[in-house]
Amino acid sequence: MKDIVVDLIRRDTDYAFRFMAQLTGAYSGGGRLSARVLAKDNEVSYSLACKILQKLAGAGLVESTMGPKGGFRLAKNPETIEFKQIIEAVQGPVSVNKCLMGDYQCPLKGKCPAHPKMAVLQSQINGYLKKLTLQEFISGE
Amino acid sequence: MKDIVVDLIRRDTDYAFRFMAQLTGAYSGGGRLSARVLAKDNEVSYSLACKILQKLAGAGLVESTMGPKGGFRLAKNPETIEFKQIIEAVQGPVSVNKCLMGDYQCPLKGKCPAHPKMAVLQSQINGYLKKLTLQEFISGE
DNA sequence: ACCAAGTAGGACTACATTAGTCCGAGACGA
DNA sequence: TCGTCTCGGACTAATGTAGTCCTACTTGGT
Repeated sequence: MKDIVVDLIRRDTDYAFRFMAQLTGAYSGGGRLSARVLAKDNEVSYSLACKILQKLAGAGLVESTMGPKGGFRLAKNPETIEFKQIIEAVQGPVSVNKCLMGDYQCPLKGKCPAHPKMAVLQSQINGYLKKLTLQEFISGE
Repeated sequence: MKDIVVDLIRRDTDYAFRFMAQLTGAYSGGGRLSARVLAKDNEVSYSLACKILQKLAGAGLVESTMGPKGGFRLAKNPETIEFKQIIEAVQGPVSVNKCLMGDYQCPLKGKCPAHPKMAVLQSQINGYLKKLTLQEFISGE
């Protein structure tokens, strides 16, 4: 059997977690971290770091300041940032199955016995990801 | 924002569910269903159906009989088949993050604060997928 | 006023995975 | 021994992911 793996969390998103973790550390001090520093500290290329940070900024999770002495910082208190928001900002919504997406028309719609079970799993996952805040995520417990 | 979606369950696997569902219906009667019938009834090409059924057979979930009047049937009682087994037979193990796979060496191993949280989510998902049997999956409740 | 340090953001490329097809070979019943 | 059926690998097209590159824009310091 091949070593196929289905990941819920992509690599981009994993990088985003590290950035957010580092930004959380700097949050109380109020200081900004430049994309270059974040990239270097987390062993990600600068270009890619920019791309990911842009997505986070677009979702309103971080704020950017241009120019020298500029950089990024958390836009909100880390206790109010949901884990789910980070994931969705970078890689889009997570679903168990296409059938559960709003706009997808499953050919077995209505008569598919699997549907309700999938929905249960979906809501469990969503619940966990929403409940978990960035702050909790970072701190040991 | 693009309409990216991360799916836990791939299309192959979805087809496999339908096959298994149909085979469950025929199970008590003891009859076999040919790959051609399964393909047609579920609107999947014959070639692809064969491929998926081979995977299911390889995992010991269905039995095949060659020759005319041959076909597939469940290898076990549908109450003893775990949902998770079907998924893994077709698309391989499901993981939340590569970090949680045994053979992957995360560069932040040990000091990564995210690790334990991911592990919790992982085990929740696994637990649900293992607990759910094919029989429960098929029947309304 | 200008330059350097920084972000913004789209275009582009290489690569991996997925979904699906095709075809020859083996098995079995009539 | 013929037709129907599964077996199973090789192959292909399409899609998605990861990452790079380049240019434009912003702002603080001198």
